[in-house]
Amino acid sequence: MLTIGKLSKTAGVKVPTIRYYEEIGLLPEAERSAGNQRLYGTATMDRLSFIRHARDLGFTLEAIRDLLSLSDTPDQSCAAADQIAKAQLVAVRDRLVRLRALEVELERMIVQCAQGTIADCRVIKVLGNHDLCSHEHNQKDQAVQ
Amino acid sequence: MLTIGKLSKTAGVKVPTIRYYEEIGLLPEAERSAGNQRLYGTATMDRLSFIRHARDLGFTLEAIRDLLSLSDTPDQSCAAADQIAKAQLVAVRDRLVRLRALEVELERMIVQCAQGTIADCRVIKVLGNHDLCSHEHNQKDQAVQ
DNA sequence: CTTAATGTCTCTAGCAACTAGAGGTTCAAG
DNA sequence: CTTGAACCTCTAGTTGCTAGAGACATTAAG
Ligand SMILES: [Zn+2]
Ligand SMILES: [Zn+2]
Ligand SMILES: [Zn+2]
Ligand SMILES: [Zn+2]
Repeated sequence: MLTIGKLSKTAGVKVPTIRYYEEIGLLPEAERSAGNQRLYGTATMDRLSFIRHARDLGFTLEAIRDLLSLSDTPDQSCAAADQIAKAQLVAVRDRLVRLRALEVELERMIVQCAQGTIADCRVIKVLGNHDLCSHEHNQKDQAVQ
Repeated sequence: MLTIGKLSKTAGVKVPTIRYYEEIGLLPEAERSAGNQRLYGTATMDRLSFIRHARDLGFTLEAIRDLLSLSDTPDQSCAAADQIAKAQLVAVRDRLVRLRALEVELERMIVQCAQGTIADCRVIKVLGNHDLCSHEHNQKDQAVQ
């Protein structure tokens, strides 16, 4: 049985984060030692690694919750799980498109600046006037990290 | 003079967001009508457009605050402003690299899944074991939207 | 066996950048 | 003059944690 500190090091998830996951029901309530400290077995270790990996891949905790509950029914079709991953891929691609547009505009405003005074600064000018941009990039963001 | 609603429509920024910007000092306290409603002139309109555009380009409110205060000293060098934009570009590129890695891994796990049961689902398997990934993507995220 | 250092406990509050809602006031049209 | 939209303030919620206070538990050294 691992203490929360060992689990934290092994799984690469900070101690308060582990407690937070328990609090929101993503991890089950831990067993306790005689002195009321949390103790973990390999099952929770695996679950936490799963969560950590999914977080690294940008899944929201809500999506992870769904994936975890799906993984409890091994005989069912995995269509729902795949669908969650596909939605995540769509979200990531969406974000990539927008970030590339930002990259282009930022590059443009930086290279066009002649490095003089604020009054002539291309960065300040462009920020003050979207018409000076070459593309659209006007959509506000949604989650996905 | 515009009411907050008109300003909102013109600048493409929601009404509560405008009040929020005032509250945190990003916009000056608005003039008020006899009935205590906010009134705006073109100066605030321009400032709000600047903010909106910078937000669309992913700048944080803190960076925007700095850019706005720089733009009040037109005779000074624009090096500091350019530096903020360059830092933003670096952050965006950083994010692009990480998102592309996520895209690759998500694609891989999706195409490799044979669409059977959860027990055999590649998505679930990969999430449970980072060794099945081809690349690294383990870094957690920083702000930048 | 005591003591010190570290680890753990609960609880509250804070971060960014808003968004939503309650309950009340003001304004503009008809 | 009435109705309905727009406005006001205030509080609380969102996501996914992170930081800190003050108290208890565990472990290693002396
Ligand atoms: Zn410049
Ligand atoms: Zn633009
Ligand atoms: Zn599958
Ligand atoms: Zn991986």
